[in-house]
Amino acid sequence: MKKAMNCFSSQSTEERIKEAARQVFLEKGFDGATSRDIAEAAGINIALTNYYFRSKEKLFVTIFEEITEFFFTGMSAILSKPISLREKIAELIEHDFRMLRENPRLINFILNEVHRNPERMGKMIGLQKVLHHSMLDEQVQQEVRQGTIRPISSMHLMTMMVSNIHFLFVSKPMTTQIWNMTEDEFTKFADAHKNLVIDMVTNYLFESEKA
Amino acid sequence: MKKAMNCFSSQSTEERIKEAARQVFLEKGFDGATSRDIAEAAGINIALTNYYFRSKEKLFVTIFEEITEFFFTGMSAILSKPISLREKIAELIEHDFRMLRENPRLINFILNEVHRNPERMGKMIGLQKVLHHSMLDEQVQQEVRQGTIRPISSMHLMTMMVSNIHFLFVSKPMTTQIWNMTEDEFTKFADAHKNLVIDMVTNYLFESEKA
DNA sequence: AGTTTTTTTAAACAAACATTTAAAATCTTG
DNA sequence: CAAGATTTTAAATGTTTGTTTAAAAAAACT
Repeated sequence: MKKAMNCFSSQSTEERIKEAARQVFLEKGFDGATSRDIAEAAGINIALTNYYFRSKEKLFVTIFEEITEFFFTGMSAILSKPISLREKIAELIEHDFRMLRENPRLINFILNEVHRNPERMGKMIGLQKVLHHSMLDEQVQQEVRQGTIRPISSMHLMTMMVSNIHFLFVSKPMTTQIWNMTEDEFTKFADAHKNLVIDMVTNYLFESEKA
Repeated sequence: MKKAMNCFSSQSTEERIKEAARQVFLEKGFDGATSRDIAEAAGINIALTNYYFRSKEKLFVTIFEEITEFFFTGMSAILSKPISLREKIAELIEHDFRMLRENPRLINFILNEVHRNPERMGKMIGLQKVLHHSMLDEQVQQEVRQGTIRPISSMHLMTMMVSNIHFLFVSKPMTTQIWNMTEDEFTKFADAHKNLVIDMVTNYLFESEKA
């Protein structure tokens, strides 16, 4: 009654549209992407995007929420892990690095669309915010009290970790253009930088340990 | 023969259009901005944008080049200063921070438009690249040879400094939204983070000095 | 002054856009 | 197979886009 099968495609039409929309929106943003772009990428008629999703806007919201959930879920899981702060820092950086290496346009997309419509982020963060902050904050402040790390807020620590990794990919188009890098050269540079960042952040944080 | 004076505006019409275009393009990007947006912001007839600049594209290129030049010039000047590496790091970070605090949309704009049209960056960087790299690279490698700083390439050092400051503003809409920050709270947080970054980078780099 | 050039305007232009319609094609089910 | 529901299509919708036109207004010049 509901589901129909396509002759020459393993995916449902709805899923094909979403996958095409994901790709096109990630690449061009909401303003830069057209309904025809998406239809063409999905190999379907233009009217179908409005048959399955009622509008370009609604289709966008659907995939935006999926993408932001994907973006935050992995981070959130690591922040909740029962591991040492040192391990947690390394794992979070490694995770974000892997995620963005596979999806370089992810942050640009999210950051741009949040700027275009800040309220959109409102619903998403209800749980995310609580999880993120409390879990890490408790652990950080405990270590601060014990004197094992410098006095620092979890917000600054989080910003430090995230900035150094995320900006690598936010600025990838400019970096590769300015330094005339190939894709491989960038990958190598980024990987080396990631290790450097782990080193720098942990060294800075746990500096009071040595001496 | 050439110049005409406006009755009720101190600026020339051409300059008013450029100023409006600067504001609208920075806020919405090329795709999100319309000719009517710009005309309205400038308080002029729509046809005038095409009378002074031949097209939306040409107007965009004009202000894009001005903006990128503004963006790079200050950095370049500091990188060429005859000061110690330690001073140079602090000055560069302070400069970028000030510049982006006054123009928070600057990097988003440049990064997005470079991604949309990578060739556009080509002309700009001819001199910039040379300046940037050689000036800093020489100084860094000398300090490395002297053992005063960790072994590091100027590219990684540059990336470290820039990432930590620039991402603060790239992610400003998301940060303020997620942590429910007011403009003032963000300003304070960003300022504290900037100082933390200077501390972290210099501590990491010059670590071999103490002990 | 009057004439020419420059600037500004209202109106219209074609192209691109998101969206809708109505009919055709396909699948589902009794 | 045949009736009904679902999916897909081609075509057209009205709106917004960037751009042009032709006339009006202002300024410059002799």
